[in-house]
Amino acid sequence: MARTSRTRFAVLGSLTLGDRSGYDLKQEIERRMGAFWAESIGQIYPTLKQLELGGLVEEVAPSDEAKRSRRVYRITDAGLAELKDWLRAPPQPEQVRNEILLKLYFGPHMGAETALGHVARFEAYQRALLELFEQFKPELVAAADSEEQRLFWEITLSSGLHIADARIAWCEETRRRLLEWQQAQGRDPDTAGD
Amino acid sequence: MARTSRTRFAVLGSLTLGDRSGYDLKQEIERRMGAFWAESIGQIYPTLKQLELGGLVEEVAPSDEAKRSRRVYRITDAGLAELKDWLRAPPQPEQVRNEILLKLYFGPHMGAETALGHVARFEAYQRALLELFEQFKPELVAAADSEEQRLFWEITLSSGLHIADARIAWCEETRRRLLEWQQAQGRDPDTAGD
DNA sequence: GTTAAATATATCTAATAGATATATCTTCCA
DNA sequence: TGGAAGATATATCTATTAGATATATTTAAC
Repeated sequence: MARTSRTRFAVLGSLTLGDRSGYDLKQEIERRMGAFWAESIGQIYPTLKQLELGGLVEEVAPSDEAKRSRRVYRITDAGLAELKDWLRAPPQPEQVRNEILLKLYFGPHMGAETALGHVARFEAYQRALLELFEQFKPELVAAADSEEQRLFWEITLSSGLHIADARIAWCEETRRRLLEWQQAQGRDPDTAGD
Repeated sequence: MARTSRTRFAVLGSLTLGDRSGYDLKQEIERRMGAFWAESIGQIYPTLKQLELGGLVEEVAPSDEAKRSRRVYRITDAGLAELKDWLRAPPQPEQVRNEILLKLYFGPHMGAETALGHVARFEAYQRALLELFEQFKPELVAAADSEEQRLFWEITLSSGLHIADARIAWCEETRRRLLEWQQAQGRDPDTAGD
């Protein structure tokens, strides 16, 4: 995929919020950043190893025998420097692969009925997301340990709200269009029923 | 990545619009579907081969010596059936990896200045997209060979417009927030200049 | 008739998604 | 006390994908 891994930076960044194990990172990325970042769990452990080799993270208390099955990592000064370099670089435009739109683009091969089903499911999912974001907001605000942290977290949360709103509006518009089309089909004996 | 390739269906679907070579497919997906679907060029040729092996596509006039360096494919009945099965199945929710939001989530490590730069570039890009979509609309409408085709293509185009609008609104809101924060910092001697 | 640019096919590597394997720890019930 | 169930935790594997690159062929330009 990408020439340089972004998993590295998702991991380094999360480690600036506190020491974490691989499992902690997985949970935190899913829970706190899930609205805009999906991380492959299978990438986290190899990435931690690789970062440790490069001296960007280090294991906390590696000789402690008591909790042998839990390896906790801490970001190093070198790791923080690398993260900051990456944060300064302009973000790359994302590769989009929106499956519902791909299917709708080939809509004449599935018909309005199936399309309406897809759109309805998509809309329900977006509404559930919206609700989740609203519930999540106070938790995020409470977890922030500075005003600046809170500002940036609210900014990312707001993006999720804007996008979900826009998608719901598109769903409503699309449902209306498809229903109109269906009705027009029903009224038109030339094209109905094929 | 995904357990089952979606490149197969982007290719099969495009071939329902007419016979195409690998290069044609690349051009068409980039130009017509680029707003919601990115296809890896390196995947198209192996996918065509694999589809041909499975009998889902076939080469058009494979023995023609005149245009030996251009292999044109046509979808078969089996290919169309497989496409239709896939179109009926509910779309999977997309994996999001939004790099600008990942960076902003770690915003305290870059500061408001850098963040404003990232947001400004993102906004300019979204505005350019919006313009592109508007220019593209009449071309898409003209290319549709049926009212149904036009309906579905307008639906996918409309999604791009909604999302770009929402992102621009988020950019404006975010710029306002970051500027306010910067000004508050400037007025506050305790936290300014760190 | 040679160069340059566009067209076209193909291959390669590193990154990633998603599934799965396996071990450990905690809880709760018999 | 034991052991089953479920949560926690680490790790590995494969098919898919992004993006770069190699290399012909065709067309246009000079």
